[in-house]
Amino acid sequence: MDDLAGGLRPLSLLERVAAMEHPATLAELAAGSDVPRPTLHRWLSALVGAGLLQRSPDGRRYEIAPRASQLAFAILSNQPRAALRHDLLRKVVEAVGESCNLTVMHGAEVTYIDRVEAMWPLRITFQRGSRVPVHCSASGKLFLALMPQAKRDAVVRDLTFERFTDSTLADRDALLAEVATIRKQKYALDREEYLAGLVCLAVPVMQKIGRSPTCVAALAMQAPVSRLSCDQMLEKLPALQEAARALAGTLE
Amino acid sequence: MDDLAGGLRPLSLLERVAAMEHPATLAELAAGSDVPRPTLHRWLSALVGAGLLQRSPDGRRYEIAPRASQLAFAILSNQPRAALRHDLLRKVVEAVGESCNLTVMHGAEVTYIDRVEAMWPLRITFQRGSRVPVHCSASGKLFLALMPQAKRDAVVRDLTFERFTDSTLADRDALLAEVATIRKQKYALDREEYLAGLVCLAVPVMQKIGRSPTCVAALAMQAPVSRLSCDQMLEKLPALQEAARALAGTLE
DNA sequence: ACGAAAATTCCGAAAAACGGAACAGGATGG
DNA sequence: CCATCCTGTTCCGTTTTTCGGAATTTTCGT
Repeated sequence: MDDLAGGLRPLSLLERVAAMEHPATLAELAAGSDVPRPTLHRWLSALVGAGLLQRSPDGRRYEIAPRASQLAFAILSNQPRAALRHDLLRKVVEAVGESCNLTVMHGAEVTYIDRVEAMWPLRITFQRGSRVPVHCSASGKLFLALMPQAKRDAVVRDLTFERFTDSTLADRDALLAEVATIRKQKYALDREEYLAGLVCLAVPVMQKIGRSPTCVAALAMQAPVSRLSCDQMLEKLPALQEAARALAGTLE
Repeated sequence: MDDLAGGLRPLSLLERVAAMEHPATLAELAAGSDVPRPTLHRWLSALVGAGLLQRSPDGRRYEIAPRASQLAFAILSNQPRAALRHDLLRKVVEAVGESCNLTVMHGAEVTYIDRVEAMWPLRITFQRGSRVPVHCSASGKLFLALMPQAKRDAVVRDLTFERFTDSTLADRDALLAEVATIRKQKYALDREEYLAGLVCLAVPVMQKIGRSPTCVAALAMQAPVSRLSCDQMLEKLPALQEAARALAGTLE
């Protein structure tokens, strides 16, 4: 696990903080490893100085800083590996016959990492940065369903529930009820909740972070409801789930 | 850009490789910086050894390796609390129509931990991490007002009361008098006390520490006095206070 | 096969990381 | 309210890396 050598050893701390559910205190980090406290303190200070971590407002904890998010996006959009993912995405688009996209959650929104259009010959439209609110997208609801409850509460508490269509979930209760169902089903639907006429089916891409499996990304298929009803879409579920497993494999 | 210090300096290479369209050769990386080749080679080897980079199939170039992708997903799926705070800040800026910032007190100064600019052509650009003396900012006076008396005395005793404008509070008595008022009002104003032409309204972000509620951060709105008088600013008080309540949730 | 450019290895000097011990400061419990 | 404990921070002599110019090997273009 901590096979980082030399000057990069502080990076193991970044990994551990990223794997934690709550921002960590120095003491918590000290408890989980045999690194002496002064060394830990020095490493954390270095990471803070580098802008990768920052102290939480109360000054006692360490949390992921913007520069780390930037780095993460840069890594994800980098070639060879992004190309691998893009190929897998293309294959699943071919298999299901509809456009697909890959998303991650960022703040209270869902960000597109990659997307392949069904009707077009392959074109690498990196809509990196396209963002959709979490309450009206299949991916977003899926992330909410699969994240630890504490985080979900923190996100849901501050949502504004902007309406986009007649079907957009209108309030906290409706969202939480659907999220409960989604958690059991392991997939999420968007029934024209963001764009009228557009339906969407999302499945999770799981990865072990720390010791527990986490939904790190979502693979979603979207189609005009005129071409595919929600029931018809569900027929594609196995294909999507297999593709999601393959995508998870590219992270090994 | 390359403000990474000490043992983390090799990380700048990871950032640069991630930012490149194509996998990089050592020579390309050498051309873009003044790091000697042997050092570059050593750093790259360290990153490869850590599993963050790998050599491309032709053995000549360096590209992102699986562990870096894992790290990236871990960072993004650990939704930074900072992102939630930033979202909330964006919303309150939208609501009040002026720039807002979030500050904490650090020593005898106030530090900006986040900031969102309003969409006005005329605006003052502060940046994250900027620090302002406690006696001439709305946030600072607010912190002083809401902290335990013993601590306030300790801080005030050592203040130097540097003057920035004609309105800057000039001495201990003036400051303590205003602080007494602020403690009752639960909000603080800065009437051009730091920058001429700039007024500011701050409200507390409260959080229970131990058993007593503490002002752990301040949410402040600032505007050119030419656009908003102090009275007009006070109309935004309820919006700010509600946002402050929401922000308290993101501070755990 | 030859020359040029890139990549890699060497190694002594220089710099930094290391971590035990001591210290500070706030929370906790009596 | 004060004593106590626990967390976080600083100190500093020792140890361990890192640094990078020069030399050496490998690769590539012609």
